[in-house]
Amino acid sequence: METVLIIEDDSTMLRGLKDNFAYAGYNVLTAADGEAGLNYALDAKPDLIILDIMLPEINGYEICRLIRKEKLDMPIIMLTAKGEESDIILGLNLGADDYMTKPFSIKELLARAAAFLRRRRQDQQDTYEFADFVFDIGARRLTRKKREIKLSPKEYKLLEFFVKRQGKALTRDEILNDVWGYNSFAGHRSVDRFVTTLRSKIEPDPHNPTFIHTLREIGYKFEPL
Amino acid sequence: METVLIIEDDSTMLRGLKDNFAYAGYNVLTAADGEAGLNYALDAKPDLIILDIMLPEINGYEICRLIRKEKLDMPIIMLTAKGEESDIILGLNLGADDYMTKPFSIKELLARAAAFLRRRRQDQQDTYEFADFVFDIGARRLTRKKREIKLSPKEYKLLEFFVKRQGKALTRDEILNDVWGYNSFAGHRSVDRFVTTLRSKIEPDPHNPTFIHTLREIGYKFEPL
DNA sequence: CACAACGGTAACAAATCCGTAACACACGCC
DNA sequence: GGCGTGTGTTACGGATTTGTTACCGTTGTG
Repeated sequence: METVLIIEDDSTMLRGLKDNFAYAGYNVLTAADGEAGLNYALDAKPDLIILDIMLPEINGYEICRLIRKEKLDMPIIMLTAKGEESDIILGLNLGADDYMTKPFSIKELLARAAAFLRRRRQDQQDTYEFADFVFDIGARRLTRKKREIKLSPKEYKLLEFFVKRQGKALTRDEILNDVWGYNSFAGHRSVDRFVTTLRSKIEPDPHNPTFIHTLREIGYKFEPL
Repeated sequence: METVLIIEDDSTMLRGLKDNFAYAGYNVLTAADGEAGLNYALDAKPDLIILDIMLPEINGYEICRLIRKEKLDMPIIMLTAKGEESDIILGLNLGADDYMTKPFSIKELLARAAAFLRRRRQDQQDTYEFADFVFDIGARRLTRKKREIKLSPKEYKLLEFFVKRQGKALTRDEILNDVWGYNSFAGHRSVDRFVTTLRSKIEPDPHNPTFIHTLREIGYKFEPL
């Protein structure tokens, strides 16, 4: 189920949004101030964020900027009472994807949200194939020539991160952030250790890696073919 | 350059949109009716489509539906004179990504368009090409005629610095600052040594450098071509 | 031409980095 | 509790990388 995070300080509005999104079949997280909202965003990695601009503590623009700074790319729809053109453009330039002015139609908001999530679903495949492997993310299954290869939860998340970013250079920090979580205390060498075990399970010759390549001083890079 | 297709039958409006998008640096295609618009969309595969709803022949909803039916997934922003909630929702459900009601701010439209294209651009990494080399920063890879050339971390950073400042005279101090870091203790001659090894890897004839030129008493200069 | 300054480069020692085995701990299960 | 599994840290060893030095050719200058 897709998760929507709603960050809004007006409790009446928040309740209304929450009920509507829940009724539409989403898993809903809510936050009443910027601090909490930002933490939820970084921690739970929702699929979509509804973000009010006028918030206590940190304002919506700042939250948007910080989320993008962390390289999180879920769609963000901003809400505001102001209808100023300059505000809208500022929001969009900071990395928001859409902008609605209060009062707005809740149905339209739901439709826009659905449009973003539909697009997102298109992009994310759930099975990847490389060499004679089939990696089914939805079913949490890795097979090689029909034979299943068992992976521990962390190995699974690591491989998932690798295949989703195949061909890209990944730093240990990026890996730690995505696979271990931004608030984990794990050290850099833990990445190496899990790469070793992953290699031992999928590489024909772990000493001459075919898929997971080491990038000295940087991290790793996954390449199929 | 990114291509935008504008489908709009009102010639004044079309002209205005075309000029603004062209001025913003896009390659612009225009169509005055649905038939032509659909053909352009299927043929030229633009990166973004601005689509008016009220069109002769085929209306905008139909075009949107047909485009999605062909599995083309570029973002579509719909324009309409009607502000009916039900129209907006219909449009979004048919596969449009955004919807603006006339009269709208052209600046806001540009900002929304930019937001969609920015998302798309995130995925494609920056690469530099010179002679028969391809230097892919995202994948951290240098290739010459499809064959990979291995670079040590420092060689990589040095080449990255050169490529990003191509055509500019670079002093050893600038190079040391950027590649080694401001708090490094490395001496000036270290730069020379790494230039030598870089040359040995990328210059056809290291004694007569094509790319990395020595500037006596100054430093070096990288020039492609 | 002699000389000095400069850059190219081979050689080497030191530093760094990574693969991996070993260990410690936490947790769930019987 | 005892056992097996999963996870994070540490330490060792080997491989690679890096900074320096020395030597030498080149260039510019008087």
